[in-house]
Amino acid sequence: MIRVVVADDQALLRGSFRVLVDSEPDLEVVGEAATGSEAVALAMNARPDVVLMDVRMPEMDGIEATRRIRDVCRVLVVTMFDLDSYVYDALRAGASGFLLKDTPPVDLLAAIRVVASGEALLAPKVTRRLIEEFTRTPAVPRVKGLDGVTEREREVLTLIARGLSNNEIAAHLQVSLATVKTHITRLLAKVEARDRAQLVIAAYESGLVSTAG
Amino acid sequence: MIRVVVADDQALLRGSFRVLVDSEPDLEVVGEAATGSEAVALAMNARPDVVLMDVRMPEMDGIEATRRIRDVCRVLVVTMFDLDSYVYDALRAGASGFLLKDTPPVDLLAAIRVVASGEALLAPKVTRRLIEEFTRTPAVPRVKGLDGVTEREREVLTLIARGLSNNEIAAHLQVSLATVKTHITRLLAKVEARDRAQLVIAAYESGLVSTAG
DNA sequence: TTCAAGGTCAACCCCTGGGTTGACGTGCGC
DNA sequence: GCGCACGTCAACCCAGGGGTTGACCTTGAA
Repeated sequence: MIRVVVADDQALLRGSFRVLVDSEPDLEVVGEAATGSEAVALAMNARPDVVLMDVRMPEMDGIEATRRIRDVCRVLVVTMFDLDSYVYDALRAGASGFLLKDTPPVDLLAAIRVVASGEALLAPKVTRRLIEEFTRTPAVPRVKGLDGVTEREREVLTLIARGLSNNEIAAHLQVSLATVKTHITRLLAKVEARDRAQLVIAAYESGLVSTAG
Repeated sequence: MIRVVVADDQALLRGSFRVLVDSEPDLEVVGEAATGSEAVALAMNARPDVVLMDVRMPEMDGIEATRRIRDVCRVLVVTMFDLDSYVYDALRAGASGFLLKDTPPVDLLAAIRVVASGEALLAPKVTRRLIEEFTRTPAVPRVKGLDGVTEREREVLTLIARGLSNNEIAAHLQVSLATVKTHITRLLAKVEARDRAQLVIAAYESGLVSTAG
């Protein structure tokens, strides 16, 4: 038996969800909450498997409530608004699912079972945008460590990561431009970078330099 | 009527998909392909709405095939293996959906309709991992120094900070090299940087990107 | 409707950055 | 003594990055 809590500030909606859920033999509503804080308290006491969570609620919104109970049960966010920020915030807060209130009842019930089983499920519209968000940033070319990089090379790398040109580096280190270029060619090979931009990335990612904040 | 192409190297599986799909009044199979290249050719000629695409196929795999037809129709990848790399590669290649072959027939049919409508749908297991991947990178706290930089420019800057070359950025954003160069020229002025290395620095220092740790 | 801003694109030019090869000197360990 | 790692330097080549100008289109605000 999958134990469900319904958290929504509209009593009417809670009621219909309860009827819907209780009509299934393997599901049961073990509590209702009208605010975020009530939802948190209920999750702690009633120990449901899944909480159907609205986003907009008095006292504490569904996002914050999700964040507080993410470790004690699964959260399925069900909202009227598919705003990007709602979706992203909910997922980061630990929600296992995100559905819109126009979801057919049968799909909602299926979603509860999916979430209870430890998997995740999103409304198709939400899925599409999450994929867009995901593909927005390409696979990041992983950065190699700084093993094998000599002291001098590390020095040059630091200056590159400060934004200096080859000539400026040469002047700063009191060596010829040719020497700087040699160091850089070797750095590119050792760090497996393609150009100085990727060297800057390597410098940050390896911790050689870090954001000043 | 939603027009469907089935691409899979197993004739038996193509047959059962065809029977399943054709049993629906609003769906029809307009072609079958046994290889990736066949799938591409078929997509160009038959102009289906949705291609059911296997990943492992002779000649050309489903990922590459997806990449080549992403602009002419939707692709729903259906595979036996839910390997992370398959999922990520398929989504980056432009797939609108990713299902496993153990999906119940009724769900597969529903998925075809969802994908045909322009939305997206993933197997619950896949959804869960995509969310994990998404939340792995924390929300960027940023705001600093990047005033006056447009959304598109910010996007380009992010890609530069990932180490992409201008050509790669153009390919990723689906625009010409000239456009990318224009954005970069403006970025250099606005951010007061001299070259892309300094742009990478600006991206890190402004919090637009941050070290993965 | 007009204008500004943002996004897109092309053609041109110039120069730095990066690849390649080869060289010389130092200090170190074997 | 010898080899080796490291730092130094030069000459050459060229592809890509970056600057400049000017253009078109769409959107939204004035």
